[in-house]
Amino acid sequence: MARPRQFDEDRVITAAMDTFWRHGYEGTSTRDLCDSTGLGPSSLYNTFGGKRELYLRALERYYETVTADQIALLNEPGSAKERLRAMMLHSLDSDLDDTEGRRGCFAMNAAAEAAALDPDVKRAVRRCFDRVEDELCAVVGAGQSAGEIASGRDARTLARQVQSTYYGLRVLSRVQDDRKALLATVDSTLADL
Amino acid sequence: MARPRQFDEDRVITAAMDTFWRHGYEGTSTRDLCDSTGLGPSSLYNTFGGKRELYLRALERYYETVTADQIALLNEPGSAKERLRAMMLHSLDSDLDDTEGRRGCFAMNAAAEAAALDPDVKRAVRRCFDRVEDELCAVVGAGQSAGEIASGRDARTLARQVQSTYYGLRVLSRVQDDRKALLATVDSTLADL
DNA sequence: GTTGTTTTGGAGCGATTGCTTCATAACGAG
DNA sequence: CTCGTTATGAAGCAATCGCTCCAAAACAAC
Repeated sequence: MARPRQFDEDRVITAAMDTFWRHGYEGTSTRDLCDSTGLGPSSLYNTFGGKRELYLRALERYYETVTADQIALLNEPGSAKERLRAMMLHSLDSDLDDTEGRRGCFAMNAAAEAAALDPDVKRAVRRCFDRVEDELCAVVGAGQSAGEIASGRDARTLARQVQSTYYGLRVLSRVQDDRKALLATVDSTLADL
Repeated sequence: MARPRQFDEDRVITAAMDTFWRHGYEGTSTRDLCDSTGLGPSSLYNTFGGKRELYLRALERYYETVTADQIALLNEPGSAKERLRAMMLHSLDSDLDDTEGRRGCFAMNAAAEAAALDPDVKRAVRRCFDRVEDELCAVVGAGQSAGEIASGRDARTLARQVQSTYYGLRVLSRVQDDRKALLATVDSTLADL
C-alpha cells in the first residue's frame, strides 16, 4: 500500500533515550537526535511529532528497560536485604562508571530538569519512582514475613525510607567519587531495617 | 579615573542565580539573563566573562545564601532531632511551594544537569553537599553526647544516612505532592537514630 | 575645561535552534 | 505494468543562540 519504514522504531527510541540521558532535554538538539538515531529530520518528525514527544517516549523506554532491570534485581533469589543491596550496588556502580559517562539516572535527571514545567514529564518520572517504591515495599514485606526485618513498622514507610536513601545516594554519586563511603551508607541503612 | 558601574554586582548575581535555578543552565539564554539582571550583554560579558562563569558565580551565591540558611537552621536552639527535622521540613515545604515555581534545590539540579560534564560545576555542588554533611555530623554528634541519639555508631555514617534520605526526599518531592507521605519518611528516619 | 579610562546600550555577528517543505524513492494493490 | 500512498533525504525556513564590536556616555584626575 505504501513505502515501508527503513528503521526499527524501538532502536530509534533507544538511541534517543541514550542521547537525552547523556545531555538532558535542553542540551540535546534535534540534529543530535538525527545523528544518534540515523534518521533524517523529516522521518523523525513524521514518526514522533517532535523533540518533546520523543523525549516522553524515551522516558517510557527508560521505564521499560532500566526501571524493569531494577525491579528484576529486586526479584532475584536471596534474602530481602541481599536483594535491596544488590539493586543499590548495581545503580551505584553504574553511576560511578566513567566509561559510561556518569550519566546518572535518567528519571532523576528528568525530574530535576523538566518535571516542574511539564506535567507529562512529571507523570512519566513518577511512574518509574512509584514502580520502584511498590517493589521495595514487596521486598520489605517479604523480609518481615521471613523474620529478617523487624515487623514493628509499616512496610510502606520502610520502603519509602529505603527509596529516599537510594535516590539520595544517587544524587551524591554525581559529585562524590568515594565508592566506599557510599557503600557504607547502603550497609548502614540496611542494618537499620 | 573611569566611569563607575551602574549596578550592584551582588544583586545581579542573585538575579542570575534565580534564573538559572528556575530554568537550568541550558534552559537559560543570555537574553534571559540580561532581562532578569537588567544588564545589557556588553556589561554582562565585560563583568563576568560569559554564561558559564556567571553560572558558577550563581552556584557560589547559592552556597553563601541557601546552603548557609540550611546550616543556620541546624544551629537553632533545640534538640538534635528537632534541628534535623526543622531543616528537612523547611526544604520540603520550599520544594512543594507552588508559588515559588517548584524549582527544587539548585545544587541538586546542577548536579543532575552539568556535574558530569563540568568539573567546576561538580566542585561547586560538592562544596554545598559537603558543608551540609559536616554540619549534620556535628548535630548528630551533639545528639549522641546528649544521649538523644544512640552512641553505638559512627556519627559521620549516621550523618550521611540522614543526608542521603534528605536529598532523596527532595528528589521525590519533584514528582510527589503528598506532603504527609514525605513527612512520614522524615519522622521515621529520625526515629531510627 | 581637558584628558584618560571604563561602562553602557544597541546593533548585529556567524552559528545553531526546532521544525517544514518538497521533489523523489520505494513499496503494496490492482 | 500503473496507481496510490507513505517514507526519505536535502535544502532551508524564521527565530534564537552565545557573544562581540563600537560609538557614545560618565565619571576621576588634572
